[in-house]
Amino acid sequence: MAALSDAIERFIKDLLTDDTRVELKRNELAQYFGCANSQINYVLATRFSVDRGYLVESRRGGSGYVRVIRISASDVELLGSLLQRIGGEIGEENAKAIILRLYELHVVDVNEARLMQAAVSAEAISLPISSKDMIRASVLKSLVVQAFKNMREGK
Amino acid sequence: MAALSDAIERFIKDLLTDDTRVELKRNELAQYFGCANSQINYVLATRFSVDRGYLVESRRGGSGYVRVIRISASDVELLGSLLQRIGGEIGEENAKAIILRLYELHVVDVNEARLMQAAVSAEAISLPISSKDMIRASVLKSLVVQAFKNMREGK
DNA sequence: GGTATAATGGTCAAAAATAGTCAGACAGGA
DNA sequence: TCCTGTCTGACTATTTTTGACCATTATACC
Repeated sequence: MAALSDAIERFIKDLLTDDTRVELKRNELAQYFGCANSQINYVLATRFSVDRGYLVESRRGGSGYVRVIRISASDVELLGSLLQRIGGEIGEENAKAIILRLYELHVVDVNEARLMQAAVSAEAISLPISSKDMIRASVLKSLVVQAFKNMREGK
Repeated sequence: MAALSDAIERFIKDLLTDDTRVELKRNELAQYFGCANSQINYVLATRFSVDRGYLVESRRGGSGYVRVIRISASDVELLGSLLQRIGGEIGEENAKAIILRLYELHVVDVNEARLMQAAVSAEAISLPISSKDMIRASVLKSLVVQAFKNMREGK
């Protein structure tokens, strides 16, 4: 029983498998899924952000539209833009979005992505502890647990 | 005398006899047993801990869930010993040794091991910086660079 | 050309749907 | 009695969904 948002995300991504862009009618889509129009905006905001590798353009008024564009870039550009996006500090959500992007671009596979998420999770990086080794221990514990979860899952 | 917790434990374990994982709704389960929701968390914490051979994942919000995963006895042993060895803090060399062990045991493949090493490297976990997000950014940068190295390398 | 109107899409805050945490009450055994 | 394991309730955190209201644009009509 995936959430509505998940279904809408899936729907849009399916439309993006061949093409690198789709054009939608917000209201039609909302009608199709039987939800509030703003639900579409929610999905676009949470699942098709720049960090996740998408651009969204739209226009209101008569024959308006919402256009979703999958961003493609060369490896060098991608790496540069990701590092820049990370910057000097980054929150957990944005970090996850970036990892997800690496996954969708096939830079990492699903297990690698999970490991990465484990490494940057709030759980792994719990502060008030002030020694480098303590942080590392925390990170590594998360990684070990995640590695086991991966193994159970199979690729 | 058969405490409520025991009944809930039994119930979940029965669901796990065939499969190695179950998905639950915390509230439904609490309703079914006519208890406080937090009772479920108590059971999960006390009877389905890592050292008892279980992993628990969950998600909040609409169509949230609690997932319980059973792992094999030998894996429990291994996981337990590794976590114990990591302890409250650990140096880089020892951390690497543990990752190497995971690799030799085929828990992770070579790329995954490299990611893990990147995550716990001295470079990734540079202190004097005192915010959680700054540490995370540092870790993630290392991970991203390593992921790209992996890709160039091929498996 | 200027306006009114219809057709779109956007924003934001509140509600709903979940799950987690923690301190303390309780109960039975050492 | 005191300790330990159970259990609860109040409060918190997260994610999704909805609704009321706002903004923009095309077009029909004068």
